[in-house]
Amino acid sequence: MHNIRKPPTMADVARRTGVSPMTVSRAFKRDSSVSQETREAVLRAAEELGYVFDSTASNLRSQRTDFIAVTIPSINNANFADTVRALSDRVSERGLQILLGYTNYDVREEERLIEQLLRRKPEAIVVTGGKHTPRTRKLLSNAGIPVIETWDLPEEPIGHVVGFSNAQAVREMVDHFVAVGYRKIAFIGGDADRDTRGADRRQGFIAALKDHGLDAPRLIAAGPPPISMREGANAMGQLLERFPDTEAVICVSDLSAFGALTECQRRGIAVPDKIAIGGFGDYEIGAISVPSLTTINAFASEIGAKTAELILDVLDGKLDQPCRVTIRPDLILRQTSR
Amino acid sequence: MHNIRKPPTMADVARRTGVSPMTVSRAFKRDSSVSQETREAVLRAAEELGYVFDSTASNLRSQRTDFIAVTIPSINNANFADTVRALSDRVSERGLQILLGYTNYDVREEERLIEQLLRRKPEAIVVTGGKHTPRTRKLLSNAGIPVIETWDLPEEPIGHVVGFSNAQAVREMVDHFVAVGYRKIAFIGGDADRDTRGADRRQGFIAALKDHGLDAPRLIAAGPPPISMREGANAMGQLLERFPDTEAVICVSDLSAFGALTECQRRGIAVPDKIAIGGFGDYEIGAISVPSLTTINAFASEIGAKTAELILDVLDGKLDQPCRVTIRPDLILRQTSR
DNA sequence: GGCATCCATGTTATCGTTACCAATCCAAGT
DNA sequence: ACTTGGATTGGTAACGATAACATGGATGCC
Repeated sequence: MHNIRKPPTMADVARRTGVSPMTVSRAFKRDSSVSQETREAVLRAAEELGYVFDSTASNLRSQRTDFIAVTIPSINNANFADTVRALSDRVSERGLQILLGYTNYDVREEERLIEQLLRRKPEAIVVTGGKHTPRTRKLLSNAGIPVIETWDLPEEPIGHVVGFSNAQAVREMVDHFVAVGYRKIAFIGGDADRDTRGADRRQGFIAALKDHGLDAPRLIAAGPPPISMREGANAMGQLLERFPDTEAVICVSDLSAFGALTECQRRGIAVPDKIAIGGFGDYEIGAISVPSLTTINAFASEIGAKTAELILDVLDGKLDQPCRVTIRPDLILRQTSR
Repeated sequence: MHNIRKPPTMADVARRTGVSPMTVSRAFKRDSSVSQETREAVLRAAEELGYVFDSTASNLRSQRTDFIAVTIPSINNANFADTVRALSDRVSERGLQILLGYTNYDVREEERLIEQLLRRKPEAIVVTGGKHTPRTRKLLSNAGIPVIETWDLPEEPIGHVVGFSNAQAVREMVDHFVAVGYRKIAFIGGDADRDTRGADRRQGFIAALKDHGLDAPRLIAAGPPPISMREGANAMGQLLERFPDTEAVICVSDLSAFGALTECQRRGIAVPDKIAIGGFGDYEIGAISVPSLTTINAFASEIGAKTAELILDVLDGKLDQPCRVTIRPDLILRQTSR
């Protein structure tokens, strides 16, 4: 009747079952040595009492939280969501739980976030990108847990890496575009120096054009990352006005590419006949739009799955030195380009 | 030199600063009474030692985790992502952190997930949807923390509610479609009994047609939820073959609606002249596609923001009885319908 | 001057679980 | 019969922070 009483603890369950708290503790673990009947009796008593296992105490005493901390730039991005889902699916089989935070494409925010996440004592930490503030690098290095950088191939990794070169991926699209005859090629991306992957893609674009003996004056900055479909459409409007003779445009993501495509449709500009469009990320929209989008598949799910395998191997002690897993993005040619 | 040593604790910081551990603890809190110079000295010593605050100990002793547990059906859905983002932004200002899990549109999975989340002792728990297993209801009721059901208006809420009626929202679209003259109206959704919000929308659709004296034989089940763009396209293909005289179709989400639209484009079927299309959720794709999508704005971000306010009020003791916040979805008429 | 008040800091015990070690019991091996 | 060993269970202390209470000194007010 008096519900003011505190929630039951293992001691309460132990008393009710007629065993020691230690045995209750064991009954709640997977592989510990309790007899089948004892375990069942304990779990029954726990259910009757409405006992809920208290992770906070367990975490402190065992020095294990079973958290895997993950930072992504935005929670609202299908690519990163795919990575997180694959990662989560795999590690949750082993009883590990994702502790997710987002940085809003800002390395300062990332620093703040990572500091906060590390206080929770995760078993490992996965970060998106390979560019960080010096303090972030220090925090991660000293954390004493596996660190995995993803979606990038940093020159000086902090720990492990599962990623690819954003610059190289765009370069391959440029190479293809040049090979099929496009010369006046533009790039639509976000404002520089914020989304580091986007900046890498833009630099890859510029470098690739240069290698083909081409200039790269057609760079449209569409605002602070991430660039939405609408911003992609606006950017395409700008591009068409400033550089009406543009033959092809590469966008920092499929979302902006699709926006750009719709702007062409609204203006009655034929794609790819008048202008070709390339995206990045192989979002579902690109596969299904009419016309479908030429893009680059960065294998987001695979990044998550391989990161999970890496983490499990490290935690199992099967891997004791930093490891670099390289993903090879795939150029997917569809209807918005030759 | 010997890095094998254990990570520093507050006691180490205290020793180095020349104060008691209690003072160190206070220095790490926001509003506690420590002199400015003491706080700075403590933080400096902590930085020098590479001390990282240990939440696990704090959580146990203070019986506070500053976690807000949140369950969503899928991490890869822009609507739920918007809700979580708004929620997260608001509560993180107060030092609260989201602990996110996804149910994969399955109430059994939801039960498993919620049990796991409750073990972490969150300050409050936010669940998506108002349909749960009996055990889930019991777990939530007994958890002793605020429970908020969202994206639905359950008849018997467990605690607080921030949501809307999915059935009613679709009904309004049907009403409009009938008012402007459509009679042969179809519905594209997922297989029944899994995505409960999708099922509510389908039932609202059927009930609304019935109220207008119309039958509802044109129901296309496109597979297990969530329905992707491609599945929407496939469903539209089926619909066009089985019911070629259909005048309008309402889709369970904008994603399937866009897929359906592209299928029409591939088949050269004029939208909305030959067939009208309505979606749900006001995703960005619907605003920017050509033609743009008639849809329903469910105010995903507002759900998150209001949920956050609710949680903060309850935690501040400003609210001591269950509260129901009703969102009123908005019908947005665009180019895919009259 | 005396006493209340406030601010900054210290002391002690504790949150609930589990690591570690010990003990018991029964079966099997010598 | 006696040791050995595995399986199951129990006792005790500890994880690292902080709630609760206590203390000393400065300040303010009549």
